[in-house]
Amino acid sequence: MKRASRRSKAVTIRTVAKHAGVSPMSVSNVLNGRRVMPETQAAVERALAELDYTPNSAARQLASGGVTSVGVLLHPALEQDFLSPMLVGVLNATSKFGVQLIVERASYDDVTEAWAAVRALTRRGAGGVLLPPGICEVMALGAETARTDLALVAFAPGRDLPGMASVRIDDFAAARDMTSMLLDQRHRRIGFITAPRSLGVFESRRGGYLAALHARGMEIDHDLILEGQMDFRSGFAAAAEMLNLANPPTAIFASNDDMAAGALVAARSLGIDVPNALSVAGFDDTPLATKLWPPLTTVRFPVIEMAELAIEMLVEAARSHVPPPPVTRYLSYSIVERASTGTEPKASPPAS
Amino acid sequence: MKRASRRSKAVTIRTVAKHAGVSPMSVSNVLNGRRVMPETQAAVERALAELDYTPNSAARQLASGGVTSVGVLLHPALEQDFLSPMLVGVLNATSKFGVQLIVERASYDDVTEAWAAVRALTRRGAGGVLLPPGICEVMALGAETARTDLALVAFAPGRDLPGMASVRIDDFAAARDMTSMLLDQRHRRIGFITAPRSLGVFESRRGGYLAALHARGMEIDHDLILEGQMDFRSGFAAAAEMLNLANPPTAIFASNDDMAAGALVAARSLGIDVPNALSVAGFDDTPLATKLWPPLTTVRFPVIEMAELAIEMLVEAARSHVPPPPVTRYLSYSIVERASTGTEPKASPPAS
DNA sequence: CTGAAAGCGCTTACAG
DNA sequence: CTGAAAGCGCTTACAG
Repeated sequence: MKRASRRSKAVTIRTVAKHAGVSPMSVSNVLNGRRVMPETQAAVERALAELDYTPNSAARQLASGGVTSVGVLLHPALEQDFLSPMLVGVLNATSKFGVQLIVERASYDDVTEAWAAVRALTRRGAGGVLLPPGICEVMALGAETARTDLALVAFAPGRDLPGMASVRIDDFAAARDMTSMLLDQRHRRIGFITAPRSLGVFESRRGGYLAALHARGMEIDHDLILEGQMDFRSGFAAAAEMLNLANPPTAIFASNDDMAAGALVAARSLGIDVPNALSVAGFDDTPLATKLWPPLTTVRFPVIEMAELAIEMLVEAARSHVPPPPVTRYLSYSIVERASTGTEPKASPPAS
Repeated sequence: MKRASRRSKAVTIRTVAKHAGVSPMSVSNVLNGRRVMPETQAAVERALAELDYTPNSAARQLASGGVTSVGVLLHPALEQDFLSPMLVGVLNATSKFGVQLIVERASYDDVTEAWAAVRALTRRGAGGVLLPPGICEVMALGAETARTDLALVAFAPGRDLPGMASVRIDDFAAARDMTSMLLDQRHRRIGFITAPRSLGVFESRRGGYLAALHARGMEIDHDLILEGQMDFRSGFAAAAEMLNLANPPTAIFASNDDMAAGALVAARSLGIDVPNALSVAGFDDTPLATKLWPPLTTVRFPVIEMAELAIEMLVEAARSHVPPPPVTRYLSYSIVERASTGTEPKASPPAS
């Protein structure tokens, strides 16, 4: 009974074939984009549409022996702002390729744990694994990476990862462009809050800031470069320190949005109006950027597209049984101008 | 060659059966938890472990004719804070049940578009669809809901949805408990920032606040109840208005974290110290709550567990071909106390 | 270019 | 409780 009912509603490749007056093979050929005669093509396509046929992906995978799943490593704390768009991109791609997504949690500090999670993923059938930022940088260092014949792709590492396929933006160029934009707005004293030295983005983002200043022949004032911890609090502290300088900055560019938000609130606490007396810019375009007032000028990653590309690389590698070539694929970032930045104030800031 | 290599590494149910000296059927029975003789069980389990066998889920699904996918509707703007943990919970469950997750984007305002997305999902093979907050409330109103025999589960609607299966927390009780906690901390003037009237949570959260005050026989001061728009800005504005009152509140409870964050910053702008001169509490435990300083006391949803449960309901309904019973499953919330709240200030606030 | 055959790895009835 | 048989819906070689 149950079986009968199930069967009654199944539109299979066979149903379509009969409807179109061809063999199931021809339907399969059309479905998979192989060359068929025009009239066959037309008949099949009509039947497909009329019957509202959907291929059974389970059958497809079983028959083709193809990759059935890819894995993603997740941080247990789930703190990362880009996680939702990353997962959305991942799901877009897994939906598209008809592969199952399996997830495993692993702490980012513990490489051993991360490798155990990767192995668990492969044991569960993952043909490849996506490595989020943080963990990918640590894992790229390990000797195991070279040995493995597993398909691994690093997502948004903070720097180039020799020997590992990765998808990222050019952090250096983005930071350089943001700094140039502030210079174009006539700011001449631009504070910079770096990432902690341990992160891959420390060097690339700070380097971009320095490069923009160098390009204009400007001197570096080391009082205007402070190290942050990527959180609101350290951004607040660094900004407060800079703003209390005898010769304070008219703009502050932070290595991420959380620190920029801290700078914004620090300015407000000191009675400094943003953007009229101080411009503030961040990096990452996290949800926080538009939650504050004024909303933050920041650097946007094409997170969804990056994740889609990464999964595509993974699926392709897994299907061909050859690990992805260890190259970095750069996707383009954009500078998002919002109300937190503007022309350098006419009235010079207090003090000095 | 390729085929051979693929085959060489496949550990199938047949391999296991030979290794254990039983038939494939017995292996299948053990795998599916059916009764077998103890010695058969033991032999199979040993073989399973020694061979590190993983079932091929594609084959499994094909053979059992089971549900192969469930769908999730996503808002194109992806703004929602709970999206990552929701997706993580969804993925935990889909991984566990071996079903494919497919996603479709649909605007939350447009019911027609939402229904089209649901149909697209089912056409692509989804046996059921998870409806996120916002859209589920709107869709529950439509006549189509009653007509459909599709498995639908509402995730975290702001209020009870008659006729639709849903998973949520008791917003009313949570708001009541938070308010009671503030009362226990000796606050006697507690401001409340509501959600906009159009949202399901407007009534439930405000109701909880009022109930807590009533329970202590306290009078309601309508100057302390202001409507917000769920964003930072409206929280800022509402808090600023209350704090400029002749008799300002010593605590402000906002219907979500974004508005609580706005209240926090408003207080700081006015030179009011949090928590020493003002306590601030939010709702939702979004990432923002711990990014600010002081971090926000708030109400936490078990988002991951809720999503897992919702997918479980969906899979079960789809597999049994009977829509999920239209009941609300409540999961327990918790009040997370952080540094933004504390005992009522000894020194009375300024003014009055 | 097309189709009949075999098989992907598992499960569902059905005999024993 | 156990196993031989058939089949899930598709694709891969292989003849025509």
